[in-house]
Amino acid sequence: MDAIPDRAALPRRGRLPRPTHAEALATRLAEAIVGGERPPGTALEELALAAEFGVSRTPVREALRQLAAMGLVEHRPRRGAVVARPDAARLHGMFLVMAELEAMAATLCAAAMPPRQRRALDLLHADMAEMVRASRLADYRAANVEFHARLYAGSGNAYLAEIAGATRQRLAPFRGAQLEAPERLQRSHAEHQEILTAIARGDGAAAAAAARRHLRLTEQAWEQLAAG
Amino acid sequence: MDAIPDRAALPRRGRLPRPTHAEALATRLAEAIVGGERPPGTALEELALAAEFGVSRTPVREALRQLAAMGLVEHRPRRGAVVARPDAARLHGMFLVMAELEAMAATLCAAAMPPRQRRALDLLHADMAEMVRASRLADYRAANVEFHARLYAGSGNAYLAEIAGATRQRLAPFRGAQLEAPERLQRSHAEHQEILTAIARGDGAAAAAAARRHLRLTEQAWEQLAAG
DNA sequence: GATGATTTGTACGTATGTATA
DNA sequence: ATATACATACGTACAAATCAT
Repeated sequence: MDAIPDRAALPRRGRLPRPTHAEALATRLAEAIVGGERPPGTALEELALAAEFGVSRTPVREALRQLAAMGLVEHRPRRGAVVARPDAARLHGMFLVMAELEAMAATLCAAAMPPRQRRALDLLHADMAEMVRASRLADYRAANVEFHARLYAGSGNAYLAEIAGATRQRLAPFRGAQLEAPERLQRSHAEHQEILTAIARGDGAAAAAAARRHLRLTEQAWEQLAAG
Repeated sequence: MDAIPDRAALPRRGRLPRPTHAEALATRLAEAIVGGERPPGTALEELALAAEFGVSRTPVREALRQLAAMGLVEHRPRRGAVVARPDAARLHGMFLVMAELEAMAATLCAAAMPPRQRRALDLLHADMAEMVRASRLADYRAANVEFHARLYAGSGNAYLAEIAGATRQRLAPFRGAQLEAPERLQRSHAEHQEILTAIARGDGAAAAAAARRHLRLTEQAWEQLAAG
C-alpha cells in the first residue's frame, strides 16, 4: 500500500486530485513500455505486477485495461496481457499516420501559431543545438519529445495534439535507439530547422512537407538500425 | 449452401474467445453512447450499471476505464464517470482531424485500393442511392458507417483505419441528427460520389479534396441543426 | 488426452473520499 | 461548518479457464 509513494504527503496545491493506484500504475507502466524497459512482447502478469507495486490485482487489472485501450498493451481475454508488438506493416502504417498528423500540425502552426508559443519553440530548438554539439543524447531525446509536443500544441487543435502525442508514444518503443545512428542527431536538428523556418515564413505547405520528410527520415534511420 | 448456424451455438472452434463481461459491457455502453441513447453529460454510475446488466461492479469498473481511455467517457478520480462532452472548440478540432484522416485514406485508396474492395464499395454506394430515393434514413445511417469504414480499410493502413474509426465514433454522438437536415441525404450521397469518382480516376488529390469537403459540409449541417 | 498448477474473471465487503443538507 | 448519505477505490475470496506436464 505504500510501495507507491503517497502524494497526499506532499503539499497538494491547487485542486489536483490525487491519482488512484490504477492511474499511477497505468502511468508508470506506460513509461516503462515507452522507455523500453518492458520491450514489446513482454508478458504483463497481474499477480507479479501487483506484488511489484505493492497493490492488489484490482487496480492492476484496471491499469492494464486502460493501457490496452491506449494501444500500448494487447489484451487477450483470459490469456493475459503483453506489451504490444505491431508487425512491420502496421509499424509502417503508424509512421505514415504520424507523418500526416505532424504535417497537419505544422500547417496549422504556419498559419496561426501564437507568437509566445513560437518563441518558446524557437528557444527550445536553440537549446537543442547545444545538445547536438555536445552529443548529449539523453537530453536531446527528452527535448525532442518536448519539441514535438509543442509543435502539436501550437496547432491550437487539442484533439490533434492528443492523438499525435498518443501515436508518438505508441511508436516510442520502436524509435528508441534511432537517434543513436551516426549523424542522426545533427540531421534531426536540421530537419527541425526546416520545419521552423517554413513556419516562420508562414508557408504551410513547406512546413507540412518538412514535417513529412522528418518523419520519413526518422523511420529510415530506425529501419537501418534495426536491420544492421 | 447451408444456413449459417448461430454463432453462440457453435462449439468454440478456432480461437473465437468468448468476450468477458467487461468487454461485452464496454461494447454495449459504447453503442449506447454512440447511438445517442446515453447523451453527453450522462452520469454512469457503477452500481446502477451493475444492476442494469446483471453483473457485479468489477466488470463495470473495467469497462468504464476502457471507455475513458477510448475517449467516450470522462473519468474523474473518486467522482465517477460521465459520457464525454467536448466543448465547441474541441469538437471543431475533432472534425478537422477527421477530415484530414479521411483525406489521407481517400488519397491512399486512389493510389492503390484493391479492386475487389473497390467494387464492394461501389456496390454499397449504389445501394445507398436506393436508400436516399426511398428516404430510408436509418438504413442510410448504418450504411454510411459501413461506407466510411470500407474507405478506411481500402487505404491498406490498419492503423489509419483504426484511429479514423475511433475518431468517427467519438464524433457520432454529435453527428447523430445531422442526416435529418433537409436535403442532407442527397447531398451526402453526392459527396460520396465525388470521392469515389476521384478514386476511380486514381486522382489522389481530388479524392482528398472531396473527402475534406464532405467532412466540412457534414460539420456545417450539424452546426445548423444544433443552432436551429 | 487427462490432470494439476497457474492465471484470469467475477463477486462482494469495507474503507475512504466527495457531495449535500 | 458539521454531519450524513452516498459513490468510488481497493483488497480478498472464489470460480472458471488456460497452460504445462
